[in-house]
Formats: sequence, C-alpha cells, structure tokens
Amino acid sequence: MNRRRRSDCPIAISLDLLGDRWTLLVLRDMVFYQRQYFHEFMDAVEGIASNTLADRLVRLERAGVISKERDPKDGRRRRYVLTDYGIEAIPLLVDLNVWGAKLGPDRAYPASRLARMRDHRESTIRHYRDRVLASRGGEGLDQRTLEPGVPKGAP
Amino acid sequence: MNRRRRSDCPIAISLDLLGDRWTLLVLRDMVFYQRQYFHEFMDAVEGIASNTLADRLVRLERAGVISKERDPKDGRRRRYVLTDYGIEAIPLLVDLNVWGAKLGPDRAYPASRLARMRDHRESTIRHYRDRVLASRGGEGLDQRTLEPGVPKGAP
DNA sequence: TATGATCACTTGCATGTCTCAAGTAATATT
DNA sequence: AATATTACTTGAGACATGCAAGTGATCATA
Repeated sequence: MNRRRRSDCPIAISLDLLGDRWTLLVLRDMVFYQRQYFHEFMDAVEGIASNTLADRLVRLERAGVISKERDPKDGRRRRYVLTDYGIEAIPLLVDLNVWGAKLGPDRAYPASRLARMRDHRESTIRHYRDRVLASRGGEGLDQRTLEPGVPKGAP
Repeated sequence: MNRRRRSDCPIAISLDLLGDRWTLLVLRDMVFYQRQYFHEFMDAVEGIASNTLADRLVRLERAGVISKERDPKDGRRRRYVLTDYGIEAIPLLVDLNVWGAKLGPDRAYPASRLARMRDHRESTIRHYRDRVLASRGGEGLDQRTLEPGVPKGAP
C-alpha cells in the first residue's frame, strides 16, 4: 500500500506512511505498552495478521521510524525500537488518544490517565519519550520478569 | 471500510474513523485551506475519487466530526463544516504536518509556517480554530471573490 | 420556458490491498 | 534427537479503491 508519494504536503507524506488501520497501533504498542517483539505486537487485542505486521515493520524501518536488531539473548528474536524520529511521533499518539476517547466509551479507559494526557500534555510526552529512551538504551525488558534489563554502561 | 470497532483503545477508535489515506486529507482541506464544498475537495492535488470522497464525508458526518447543510445561495451545493468535535482534531493535523515535514522534501513547504507550527503550536491551533469558527458562523467564503461572507448578525 | 451547464453524488467494473489460514526456516529447549 | 518458539512467507478470497460514465436536482442564460 501507499506506494507512491501523492503530493508534497507534509500531512499527505505522513499519511502515506501512517494512514492505515495498523501502523499507528504498532507505534502505540511500542510507546504505551513497551512492546518490542513480533509476537508481542501479534498479541495486541486488535489482532493484526502476521503478514500485515511484517509489512508494517519493514515500511516503518525503511522510513527510519523504527530500527531492528537481533536479540543477543535469543537469536530467533528481532527487537524493534523507535528511532529518534519515531520518538517524535509520540505527540501524535497522545493526541489520537485524547481525541478518540471522546468518540468511544469512556468506561474503556482509565479516566485519570486520559485527563493527565489532556491537561498535562507536555509532561506526558516527556514521560513516554524518556521511557522509550531508557528501554532503547539498555537491553530492553527482561522477557521473563518484565523488569528493565541492565542499563548501558553498568558493570 | 473500518466497519466494526476493533477494541476500546481510544487510539484504535480514532483509527477506525481516521485510519485511511483520505479522511485526514479531507479534514486538512477544511482546516488549512478552508474548503467546504464537494468539488473543492475533489480539486485537491492528491486527486481523491468521487465515490471515496462521498463515502468519507458520510462517515465523518455520522461520527459527528463534520456537519452538512444545503447552501442557501445555491441549492445544488452542500456545505461541509467542522463540528466542535471536528475542531478538536486540529492539533492532530498540526502534529501530522510537523512530523511529515521532516520525512518529506522541505522545499515543499514554507519553512516559516512550519517553524511557527512547531514552535508556537498553541497559537497555531487557536488561529485555525478561530478561522473555522468564523467561517462556520457566517456564510462561508463567497465563492466568486473568495472573501469571507457577511458575518452572522450583520445587517 | 427551453437549453445547457454545474453540482453532488451513484453505479459498474477493473485493480489493488488486506485478512485469514497454513506453511517454512532458523534458533532454542528438553 | 525431538519438539517448541519466533519471525516471518505464501496463496486464496474478501474487501477497498480508482476510473469512467451516468443520474437527478438546481442554476444561468436566451
């Protein structure tokens, strides 16, 4: 999909990459749920098809939004993390979250987190950005304990 | 497309409505280019098909993002304007604009406007919101002169 | 009042994209 | 050595999109 660039409008350019039903959900999983592996994205409630997921990951990587590396602890796994450019999409996700919450059933979402996103947008963005940076710098989460791995430069 | 709600996640809910290649471009036309009529959306550089446009306008109206009214000056025309809820999507469009500009050729976009969007986000949003409100309240732009029509309540 | 143009769509068909289910290669575990 | 897991790929069918042409309502002009 979205093969050719349709125009030079920056919104159209964004939409050539992000304008489908799945791409931004993958980024959401990375930012809000700290998911990093193929099977973790597959496990998301919405149920993306594996070929669609593979396609989106390739496209995001080619666009420089995410990067891919082999997991040193388990050679089968590929770890996907946001690049600096990908991190700049966090405001977008926050806005989508706030906007969609008004359209959908509010029971579905912790009102406190939503209110924080709406009323303290900047600090929310900073919070998630820092969390991504932290998990990116280190070894990611330990997949058994789901605790942060050894930080970069630690003994 | 996007028939059923996939999950209660607000981002997924947003994407059920906005997650395609055209819907946000229609909203962009409304917000940044003050377009209000079917043929104006058709004239956008990206070249949306008429059936796709008709479908998106119906879906946006059903979702309460835009409203539709007969043009009192020309009964053939339907005028599409943002609702209050639609206006709340303006931050989203600004974010998409700023983000996409880094991906695309910067020659394509007035650097001054872009810098303003990035560095003075709140006032940019206010500016476009007020402009939408103004055109919504009055008669819209005069289609011959492209000047604002008579404001509401004027003699 | 008749004629033609414009506007907002709709229809039918070809093409493209996505989903679902199943399969495969590489690596890890037992 | 046998089995499980991970990250994919493949193929068929469903669904969405693009294109060209057509429709009815309304307007502009003679």
